Amino acid sequence: MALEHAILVSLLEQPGSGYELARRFNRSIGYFWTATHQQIYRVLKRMENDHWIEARHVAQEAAPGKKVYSVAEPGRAALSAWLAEPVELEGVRHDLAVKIRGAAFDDPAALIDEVERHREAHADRLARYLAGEQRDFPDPATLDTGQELQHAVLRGGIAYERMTLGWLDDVLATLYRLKDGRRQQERRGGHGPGRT
Amino acid sequence: MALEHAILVSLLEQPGSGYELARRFNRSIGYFWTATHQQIYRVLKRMENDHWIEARHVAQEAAPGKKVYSVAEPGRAALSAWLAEPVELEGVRHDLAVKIRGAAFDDPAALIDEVERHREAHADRLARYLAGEQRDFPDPATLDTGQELQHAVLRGGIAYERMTLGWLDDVLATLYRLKDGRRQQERRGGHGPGRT
DNA sequence: CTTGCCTATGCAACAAGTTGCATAGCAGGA
DNA sequence: TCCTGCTATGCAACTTGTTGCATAGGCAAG
Repeated sequence: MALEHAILVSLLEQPGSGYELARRFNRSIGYFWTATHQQIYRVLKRMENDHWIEARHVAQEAAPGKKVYSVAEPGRAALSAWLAEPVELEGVRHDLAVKIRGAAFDDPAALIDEVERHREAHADRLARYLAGEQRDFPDPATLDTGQELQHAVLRGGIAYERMTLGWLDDVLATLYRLKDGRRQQERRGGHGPGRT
Repeated sequence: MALEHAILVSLLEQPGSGYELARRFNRSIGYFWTATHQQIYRVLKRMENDHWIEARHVAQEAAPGKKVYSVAEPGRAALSAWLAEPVELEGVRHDLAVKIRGAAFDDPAALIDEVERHREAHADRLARYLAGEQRDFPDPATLDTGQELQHAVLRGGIAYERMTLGWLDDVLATLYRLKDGRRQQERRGGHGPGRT
């Protein structure tokens, strides 16, 4: 699995507690990886046991104390080893695509709201990514290696959201077309696929 | 989970055995969903228990007999119910993106081969999708509802692969740029980020 | 004729991911 | 004052997904 590697990278970029990591996994790292706090705490425990990371307790005013983790040498070595070995292409999983094909056996027009909802959510994500790009990489000429690579990954997220938006528009156009087509069929006495 | 729904859709499009489903999940359904035969057999068993699907035994020459499943009424109802409720946006998971950010703490140039490998694999997929489009949807004007929707999903796969190819080229350009930059730095007596 | 591959199904063990809950202090609004 | 929400960590139970193996007949190549 690669969650441990994602955590290593995140901790190398910036040491932090489990809670902080969980928030990052809803932000910048979340562009390409998601994880709940449960997963993170569990994996952190295992990684600490294996001496990949080390914890330092930090007291805080007005908040409970936290364990700030940083990467230890064995963790760095593990990351290097993983970087050197090939990873598999990941399979796609898209519930919405299942629904779209499934709509052929129900009412395609009923899917329009759902697709619009996804469209809005992806538009929001795109806006957040673009804002993040403006904020973090205002001048692409002055970046160090780490920032260059982070920017390249962010560009991937942006490209993904743009592509998805375009596709969802395409899907919406198809659904509207089918809806109109069916209405006209009904006027002529035909009937749609319906649900049995 | 949606594997059961993906199976329902696939069986509605065409009844089949677990083995056949497993193959479809490496082909057309595999555009947006993956599953191993183990998962499929296990879920089929549960679905049959819940009367979502029904099995018919089919003997074969020159091959073992098989159980061909079709969707029963409760399965159809379950699919309708699922289609009517909203699904969550799925989180992205991209090992390669983790590696790219991780490369900042190792040698970015060492990632070039790996990225090229992924590029080739995605180019292959794109070619397969395009060939499938030519084969299955040669005349977009004469499609029925089911085919229209299948085509829309396939267009999504095509868009995804094109986008990914473009991004991987972008990443490669970045990696080459960093490699050259570092070499020049070394000539001037500097050094790269290296590993410690 | 043996080795490997394809069809076809399945068990068992394990790894990974999700959901619900618990604790606990502090801050801010109703 | 009480309720909600944020920081912070974690257990327990459950569902999903993966890996390795087993069976078993036929077919084709070496």
